[in-house]
Amino acid sequence: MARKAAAAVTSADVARLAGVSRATVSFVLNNTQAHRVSEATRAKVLAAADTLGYVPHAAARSLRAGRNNLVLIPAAVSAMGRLVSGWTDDLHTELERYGYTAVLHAGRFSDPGTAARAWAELRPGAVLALDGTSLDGAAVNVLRRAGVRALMALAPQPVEGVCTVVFDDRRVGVLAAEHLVAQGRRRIGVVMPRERGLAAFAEPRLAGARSVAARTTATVARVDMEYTHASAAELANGWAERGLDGVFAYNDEYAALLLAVLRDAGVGVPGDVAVVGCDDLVTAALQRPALTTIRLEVPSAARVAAALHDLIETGTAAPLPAVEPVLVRRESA
Amino acid sequence: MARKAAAAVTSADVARLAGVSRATVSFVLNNTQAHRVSEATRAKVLAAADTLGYVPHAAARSLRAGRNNLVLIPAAVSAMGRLVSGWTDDLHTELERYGYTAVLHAGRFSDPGTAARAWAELRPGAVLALDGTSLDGAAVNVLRRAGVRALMALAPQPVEGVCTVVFDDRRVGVLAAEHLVAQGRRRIGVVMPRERGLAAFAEPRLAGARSVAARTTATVARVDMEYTHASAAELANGWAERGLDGVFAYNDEYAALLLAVLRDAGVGVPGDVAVVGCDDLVTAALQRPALTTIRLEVPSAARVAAALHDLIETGTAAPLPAVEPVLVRRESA
DNA sequence: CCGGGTTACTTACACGAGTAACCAAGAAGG
DNA sequence: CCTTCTTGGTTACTCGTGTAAGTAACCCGG
Repeated sequence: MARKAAAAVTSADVARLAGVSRATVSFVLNNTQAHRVSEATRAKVLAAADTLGYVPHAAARSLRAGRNNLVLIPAAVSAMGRLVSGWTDDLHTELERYGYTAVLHAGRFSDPGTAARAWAELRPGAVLALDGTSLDGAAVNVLRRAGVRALMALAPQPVEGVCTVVFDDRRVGVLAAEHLVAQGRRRIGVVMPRERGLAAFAEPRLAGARSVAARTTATVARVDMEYTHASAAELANGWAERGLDGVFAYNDEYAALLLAVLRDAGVGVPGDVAVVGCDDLVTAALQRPALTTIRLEVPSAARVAAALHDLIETGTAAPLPAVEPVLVRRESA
Repeated sequence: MARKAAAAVTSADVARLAGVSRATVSFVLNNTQAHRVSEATRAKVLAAADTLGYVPHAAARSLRAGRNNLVLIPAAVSAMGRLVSGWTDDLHTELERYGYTAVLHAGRFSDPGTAARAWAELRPGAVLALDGTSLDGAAVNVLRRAGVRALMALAPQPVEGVCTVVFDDRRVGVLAAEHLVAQGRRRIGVVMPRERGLAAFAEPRLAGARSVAARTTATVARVDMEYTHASAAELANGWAERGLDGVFAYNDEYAALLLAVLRDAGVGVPGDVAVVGCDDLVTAALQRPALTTIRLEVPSAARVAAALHDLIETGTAAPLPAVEPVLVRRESA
């Protein structure tokens, strides 16, 4: 049908219809306190804006103002567990309360520099990275130079110029491995998802587990796996050869998959092999055997939103508590 | 640390450093074919842009051009199942191939009109709604008037002025109910998630199931449930009173939760009650009993991206195939 | 020495909105 | 009557970018 793109309605159109100047329209629609407008013309303007269906042009506005109310969250949706995705939605509403518009961008760029430049083009007020890697020094430079006021990240350690919520994936690996070792396990496997985008979380966890092995008599083996039935089944069928007696399964979803195929392959859990997951999803407690897992205590969305607001407005914010991993012991390990 | 926000670098800065006019900078950086620039100055400009770390200002650019390369996808992240979230990520990369920047916006607005206006402010080139309700007639009007060129939606039936991928949630309910009835079940429960944002999908499914009941001897009861262990367990404990012999569980995740609590409560599946899920997740086949579910064949992300591109450029696009629900029969029903 | 063509670059304006500075008219005060 | 203040509006400039139109320099044929 492609009706000819009727030129979008601007504040000039509203002004013409209301019979006033464009400035007056702006004063009315923004409730500018510094200028008095008679009740009569105010009504005329509002009526005109309404009948024309006027919507301000965010680009024009932010060009003039030199800032906008965008908060950019670079993150692949499919890489978020249930935990994080719920948290992200909450953050959206919290930020809206402050007048910000949060947007997610899931773009996968080959080059991290390209990614940073793409984000910088939007000139968001803030960038909040949910993985530890995408906000590296170079990216920080690009974003700062583009005038982004607030940078925040979940990262294993503070980055210069970035307000970090410390989240040490390494600690997660340490915690899992320590528990397995404490249960008397010595040959520990760490499941590494093949799905792209997850390596950033998985690698440090593996490293953490390795560090535990280094100071005990245990060994750690890397176990690659895809989140498909076929890949998991193949893994389970060759299980005996690996000779593992403990596994840290990246997260509860991979753990659930693993439990299912191990059961089908006749491998006993926790008898033959102990399994630890991560995230403490609703379903973790309902697995049989009930899944031992690691819960992550993330600072509330409201708190993070407040910190972002402070960061944008004043340039500093009260430090946020770290993400604390806590082992939840059940039956599987 | 709050280093004083060093004014962002503009193309004028680049021009000054390179000793040329701003226009020349623009010609070089955009590879404008219509204008010839000597190799020497081209190099100077590129060098200057590089040392300054220049990044164009998307707002200014789109203001001038009258259009931008944004594709807005309004959708709550937590409401997406694994199926859709993977698809969304793919769509991001496909759209990037055409030069578009896709962004997700998860804002929950009380008023749908407010939502449409918030999207319109960004003046995206396209809006792709993943639920059937958010792009209603009013929203279409607002967006069209704001100059949004392409509107696309997954919706139960074509909406005037919107390129729809027909996805009839009602059909899903019909399919599930028909299967249960064919298995001899007569008292069917439909699990309705209490989580906000899911009603848009759940209600039509319930309606579909009801329509099947209306033309058979079966009855359909609404079963509200939250995605928590507590809520599910409460449901399972009072199961006998409900007297249901078949359940359609909204999706595979709710189904998995339900299977677990029913098992704990000693209710036999499929003996006492047959259970049907939806989405055909990886874990569905691994439940015990293996979950009978409904798979949704969604048009490929590449295809949708191409259609969006056509829609933005030419105003029309070849119609996309509908999302086809297919029953995958396993053990649970 | 002049008109015509190229090449390489610049000047000037437009996009849509916000806002400082200005201005006309009427009221109040002397 | 002349100043000063208030009220209610307007004009003019700005943000950073793209691009149409203009121009200066040079070469060439006649």
